[in-house]
Amino acid sequence: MITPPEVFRNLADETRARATLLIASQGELCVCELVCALDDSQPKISRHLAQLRSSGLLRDRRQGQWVYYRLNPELPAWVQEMLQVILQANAQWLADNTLRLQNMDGRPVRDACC
Amino acid sequence: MITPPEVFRNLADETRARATLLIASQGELCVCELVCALDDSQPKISRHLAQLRSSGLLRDRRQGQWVYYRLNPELPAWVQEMLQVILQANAQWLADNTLRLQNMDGRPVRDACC
DNA sequence: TCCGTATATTCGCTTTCCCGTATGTGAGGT
DNA sequence: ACCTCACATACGGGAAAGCGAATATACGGA
Repeated sequence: MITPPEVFRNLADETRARATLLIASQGELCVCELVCALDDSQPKISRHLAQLRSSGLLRDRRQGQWVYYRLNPELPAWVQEMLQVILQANAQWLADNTLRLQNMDGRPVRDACC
Repeated sequence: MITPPEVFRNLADETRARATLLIASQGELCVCELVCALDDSQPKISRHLAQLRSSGLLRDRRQGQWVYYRLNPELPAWVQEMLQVILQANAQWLADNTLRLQNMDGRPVRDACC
């Protein structure tokens, strides 16, 4: 059972907060999409994603050369509700990232998961 | 306008998370009540409360020798909603603190605010 | 004014976090 | 087999966070 401060520690970093909310809003994103949307270095993004994964907030799946991250579907309901509340009220705060994501060219085509 | 990571940083510490949620559930608590409920040292509690106040999450009012802390009523709605969501799902996690608060003797009597 | 209670703040220290750089790994494609 | 692209990890170093102990401040009552 994940505790509130544990969840907050994960979202306390700007990169992790933006990545998590972007993923929550898009369903699934691969690392290179996040690198583009967050306009940051690949190792930095990758390190933060690893942390989010190892603490149970995110899950990943590999598809060819890409690794896609999504919210862990087994997260407690309150975490998912919380993310929705935050997402709805902070679309503006995420606008730059969303825009860069939409304008990214060469976005990988994803197959269905299973 | 407070940003999501800024809110999370404040709640990322266990003491601050418990204090904030207890205050959210009780409306208003003074420092000595929090010291008792959280079973921790006074300087430690006081330091964390100062941080929560200076980042805009809490407000304080002095009444006699006591200082009461409450949620800042000017917090964005999403923060208040978020706290309610967390509170409802984590009553068990806060149970010890709530119990200690209820069993505390010599709790100061509070007057109406204004 | 002196004292006790409640709260705040400072100081020095330890730990944790975050970063950039460099390097490792793994999947395709030729 | 080799190369490239996508991603992950290891290794320092520097900044920030948290803590206990000691001290300061503020209020109320005798």
